Amino acid sequence: MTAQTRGLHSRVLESLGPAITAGEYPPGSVLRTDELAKRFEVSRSVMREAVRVLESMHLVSSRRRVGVTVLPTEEWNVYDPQVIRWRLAGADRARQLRSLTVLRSAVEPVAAGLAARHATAAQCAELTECALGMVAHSRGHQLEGYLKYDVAFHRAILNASGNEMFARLGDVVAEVLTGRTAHQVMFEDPDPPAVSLHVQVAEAVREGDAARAEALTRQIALGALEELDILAP
Amino acid sequence: MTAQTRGLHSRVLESLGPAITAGEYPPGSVLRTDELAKRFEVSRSVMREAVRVLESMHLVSSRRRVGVTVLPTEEWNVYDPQVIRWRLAGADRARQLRSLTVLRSAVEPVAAGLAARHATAAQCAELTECALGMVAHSRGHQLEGYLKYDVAFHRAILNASGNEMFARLGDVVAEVLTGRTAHQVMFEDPDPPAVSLHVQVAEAVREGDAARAEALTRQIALGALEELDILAP
DNA sequence: CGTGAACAATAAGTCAGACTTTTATGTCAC
DNA sequence: GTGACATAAAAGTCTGACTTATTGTTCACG
Repeated sequence: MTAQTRGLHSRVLESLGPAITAGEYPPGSVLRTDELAKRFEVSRSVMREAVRVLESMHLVSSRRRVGVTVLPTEEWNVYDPQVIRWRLAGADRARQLRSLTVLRSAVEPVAAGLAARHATAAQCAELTECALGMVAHSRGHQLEGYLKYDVAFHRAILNASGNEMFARLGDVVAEVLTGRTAHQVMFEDPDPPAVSLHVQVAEAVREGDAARAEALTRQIALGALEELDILAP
Repeated sequence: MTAQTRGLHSRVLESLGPAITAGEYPPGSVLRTDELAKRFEVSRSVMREAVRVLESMHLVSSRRRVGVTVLPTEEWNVYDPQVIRWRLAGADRARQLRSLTVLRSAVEPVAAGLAARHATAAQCAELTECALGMVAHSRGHQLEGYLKYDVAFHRAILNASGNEMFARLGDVVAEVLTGRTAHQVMFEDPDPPAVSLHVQVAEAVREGDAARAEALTRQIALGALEELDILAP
């Protein structure tokens, strides 16, 4: 969950990265490596390595005689897990959560359909276990336990899809679900129909019914979108 | 399209990155910075910066007293545009194209639905223009021109969706479409029905018919999946 | 014979300083 | 105003010395 803070260079990154993604340095701002090195009290070598990493994320662009220029948002590698973490920790957390939820709503149904085709017996078992865990924690304010199984369920679906790109969205989904529980209106127990949908998805996958798994997951996704009021014009 | 080769450090990266993603150094392989620096005939500082970037992509992990260890595929930042390019240039190009096509098939229909809700007049105009360009180049072996408009069309859809995560997949889609035309069985002119679907999507978006735009785009996506035989058990 | 604590070897990490190269900008002649 | 040219500023590169964490070995002791 938390970032690796190994190395002096990482500490600089964990300070400068969030500052940039938070918009503290508006696009077009120019920084100088020497000045940054002095500010963070590190050598130029360390600072240069940090800048190189930021450059590989397309957050900044380093050019001779100019300096380190902050790039506009459209250039950023918004799929970089570190960038996602930094943005979720920053000011436009809400915007980011909405954006990621839309992505989820697109990907997860298709992933569920693929899972129904490709899931192994072990993966089906895990899926069922997660769904049952959700049911068991769906009443009596056991939100923490519920969340754990919810995250595991969606991770399992993405992994069982057999698609590498989908599987790698597991962390993103986990982040969104956690953020939803923590920040959103999740004082109450989850809606029984929503829980039931998860159980049915597990069933559909186990039976190899791709169309049903996809449709049911689309229902779940719709619920997530509605929670954030993403649909009204 | 092509990578920025500015800087000695980038040249090293463009050589070592593809080698790793191609599996020349199997997961668990250990490299030493000094040795690499000697091999590429650069100073340690330059080599260190390159390694830092590879580390930020989670291709390798650098640890004291151990060296630079190549990480397993599951750890890689597979959404990093540079990693995608490297893998598309390597041996498992086919696998990668299939994987990305599945991602497309999940994302684009939803993006089209959102575009129907949010597209501006200018975006609708561009979309229509692209569709007409496709029609104009759909006969008489004008594959190059057709591809240009095809890429522009899908880019426009993703941009018009108003979702940042979708918009940033424009380059990926462009890569997949280009790869499809270059490598796949695209000697013949594109199927008239496929071309027609694009025109209808543009129409649906213009009319604000989200459901129809989504359904039509799902048809297009289905075609792309069928081309690569992704559906048979 | 196993266990653990001290130790040595190793490779990354850090720093400082000197030098090179690119390139934006200002200057001057025409 | 336009071009060529000089200037300076910042990143880029290299080198060497030093620090630190970590692994693996060795050796003493139970």
